[in-house]
Amino acid sequence: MITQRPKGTQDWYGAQMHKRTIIEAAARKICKAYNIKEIITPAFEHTILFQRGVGETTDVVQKEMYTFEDKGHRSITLKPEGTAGAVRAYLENGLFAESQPTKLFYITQAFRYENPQSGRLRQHHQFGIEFFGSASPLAEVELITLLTEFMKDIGLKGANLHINSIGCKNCRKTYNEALLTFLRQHEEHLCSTCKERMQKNPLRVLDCKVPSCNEIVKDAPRTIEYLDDECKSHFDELQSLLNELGISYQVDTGIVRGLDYYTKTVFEFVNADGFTLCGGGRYDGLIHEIDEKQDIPAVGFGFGIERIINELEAEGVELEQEPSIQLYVGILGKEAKASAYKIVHQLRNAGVIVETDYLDRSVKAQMKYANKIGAKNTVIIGADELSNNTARVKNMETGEQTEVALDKLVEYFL
RNA sequence: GUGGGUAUAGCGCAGUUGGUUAGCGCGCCAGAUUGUGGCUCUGGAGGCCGAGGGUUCGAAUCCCUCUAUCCACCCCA
Repeated sequence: MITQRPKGTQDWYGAQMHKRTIIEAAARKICKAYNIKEIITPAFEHTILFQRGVGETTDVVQKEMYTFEDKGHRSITLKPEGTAGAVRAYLENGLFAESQPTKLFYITQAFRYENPQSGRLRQHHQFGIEFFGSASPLAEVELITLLTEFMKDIGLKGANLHINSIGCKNCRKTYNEALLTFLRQHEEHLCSTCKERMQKNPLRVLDCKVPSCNEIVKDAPRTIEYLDDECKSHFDELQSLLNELGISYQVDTGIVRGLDYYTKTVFEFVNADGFTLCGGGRYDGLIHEIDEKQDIPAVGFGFGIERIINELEAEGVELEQEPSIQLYVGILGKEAKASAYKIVHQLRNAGVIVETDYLDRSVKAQMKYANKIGAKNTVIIGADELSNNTARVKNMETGEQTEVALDKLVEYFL
């Protein structure tokens, strides 16, 4: 038990860690080009932030939060997603008072008490962006183009963009009534979960995969049929911008997000199996919900890092290798240890990737080890080499050996 | 919360109808003429057979309970 990690968590090391490093580097690189600044917010916040931000009726808040009371009797929650914390930081630090827009990105862990399975953990990681201060669909377009480029950079090809509009609060009100009226007429033929959904979040019925529900839902009213003029023109403009930019997408009136804060645009990038890799949308009401003095439009998305890794593996994408070890310095004899290590130190200071012996192994064992760790070259340093100030550098691929003066080793590798 | 699969060495697995000291591959360590890798050969270390209880002369193997893990549903990244 003591050597076992908690359910739904993961240790990052080796090949997986390397993949994650590459993904995060690609995320930081593209955000730089888009002038999006990194933000790191705390791993935990006051519980009320998520209750208000994510929404009291959502599954995330109702049954998935890691909530506890700290020693000062405050209710604290480990962040279940990235948006609420970023919004809080935006408000608390007065970033809204600077010239708008404000574009922030984060790479963060997120915690949800769920039953783990493929692509779902209790601690997972997200790359997310929050774009504050623009009501224009160009903000959505910016996130979507960035995501498209990001996926291209890391080699993902299988994700498709699905978009929808769920309207603003006003449109949603009239729509919900229409939908409920429709659903009540067919209630007896719906599956049991859909009957529950009707009570909790009728929108989600549209997403049901049960064939009989699907059949009924085909004729159900759609959010896009109930958009008011403003929401409709917003969605139209978004589509025409995407068309002009040559970004392919499909309108999917079934996508509805499970977080309460979304308004107007919602979008997802979905893989070939219909699995969501990335989800996001507009949330024009959230900032006002958290701070009633402010009323600022915003758009954002969250991209699951573990899901990216799964998808890379599923698509068979080869990522860049870790840099190889340029030189293995073998040490022969106790007397040579300090002098040899000094050379190792000098090489490393010059930026050469060097490995050496820490186990007092035989030359043969050291050579085997050098081979195993993929060292490009080896050199053995012992009493002879030190007294002659010369050693033989062996190219491990060709087996050729070259005489090099010890004080010229750094130059040899630059 | 619901349903299904799995649990034997560091990793991946085998273990026949219950029968002595539980195996295989990879990996790890060492050696094959003394200071040079890869290939090959030889040797070695390493398992309370997930935990607890039961049946039996005898359990990795049969039964029960628990735990972990994987997959699916709900929901989401």
